[in-house]
Amino acid sequence: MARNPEHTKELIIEKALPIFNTKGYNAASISDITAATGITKGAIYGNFKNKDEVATAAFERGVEIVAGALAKRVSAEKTAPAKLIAIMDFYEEYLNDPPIPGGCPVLNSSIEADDNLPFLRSRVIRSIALLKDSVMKIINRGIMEGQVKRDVDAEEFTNFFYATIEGAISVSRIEGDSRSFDFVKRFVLKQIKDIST
Amino acid sequence: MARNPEHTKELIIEKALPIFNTKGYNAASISDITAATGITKGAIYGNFKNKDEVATAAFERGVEIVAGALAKRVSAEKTAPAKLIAIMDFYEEYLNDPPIPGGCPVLNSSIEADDNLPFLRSRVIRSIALLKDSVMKIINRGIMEGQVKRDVDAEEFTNFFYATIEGAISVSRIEGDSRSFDFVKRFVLKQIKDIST
DNA sequence: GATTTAATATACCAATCGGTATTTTAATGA
DNA sequence: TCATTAAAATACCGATTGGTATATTAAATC
Repeated sequence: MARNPEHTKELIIEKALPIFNTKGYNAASISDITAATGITKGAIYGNFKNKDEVATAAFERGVEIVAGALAKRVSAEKTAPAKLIAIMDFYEEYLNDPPIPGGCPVLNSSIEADDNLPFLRSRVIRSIALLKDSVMKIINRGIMEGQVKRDVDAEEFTNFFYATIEGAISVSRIEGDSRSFDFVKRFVLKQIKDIST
Repeated sequence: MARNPEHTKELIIEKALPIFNTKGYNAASISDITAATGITKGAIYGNFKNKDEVATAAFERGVEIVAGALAKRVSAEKTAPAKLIAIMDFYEEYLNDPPIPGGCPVLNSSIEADDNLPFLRSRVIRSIALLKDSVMKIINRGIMEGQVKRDVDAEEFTNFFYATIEGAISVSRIEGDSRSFDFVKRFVLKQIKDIST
């Protein structure tokens, strides 16, 4: 044996993530990763079958980071409305101080993977389902616990909530200004209040 | 002189648009365009300085098509609420039967251009501003004409409206299913009703 | 119809791509 | 300490990239 393959694998994922997230799958090259890691091509292909697998690992890591940070913020709140507001706050901070350079990996990969990159597409779909599901659970529990109005359509609100956040991030990111996101946030907060008891 | 350069230019833009829109700037190659047009590299570089200029022309054409079709639908309606509903209908049809393969060029280019492709970024920003402005004008006129409540924040609603549509398109496209968009549409229609007098 | 000239086609360029085969290096076990 | 073995470094591969220089072709002018 030699060196530590787990450590190198970790290093590759860690450095590849911001590269894929900013440049996208196609524009990001293996040599970008060797440059960022200080590691050679041999080390990469010794630990990953091909570029797709590196991209996949990077994407999953990105989702882990986002979902993890999000879960932490959500679980810190008790009521459903407070949890939803926490999600909005999270993404607002995400925009101003991104934990992963390049924006939201789910959104980014979504655009690039929809028509091409089927290996990524399925993972993006799964991640979105996961995120939506957690929002829906918040709302449904909120209904059960009497914090959210009983006549609220959880699936409808969840889809609005998620789509709006993704859209607002994309707009604010291209504009390079959080103004648009702030407007959207204000609107969404009103909606949260509106479904609250 | 020889042949018709305007016609070739048109052919290039026409064929390059769906290629850039589906594959993205980086994955789309000049040889993709020569294959699609039946034209050679010489003809492309005789009519465009470089790949960036082809991509720029294709993007602007994409915006023209979308904005044009949208304007037609909007102008067919008289009241502000009806115009906003027409926009939702337009994008729903856009999803099921896209006039430009690959989804919304503004959204797609937005994701790819934000960190890279500064030459595209400025154009994307301008296009978004244009689209938002037309929505805001609809709302403001609706207020003046008494179809929209006077206390509605036009800028806030516009930003919500635009971000939500973009987000819903991206989600539904990656899912390959209009279900999510339909949920969002239902929610947005309620909001339109809500701001109407 | 020959000449001119602009438009397109062809041939070619260095650079880079993802990927592989081979060599070197480092840690382990005897 | 030396052989073993696995990991990482190096060298190389064909294919493709955007772009250019040159050759060809077709239309307009005379």
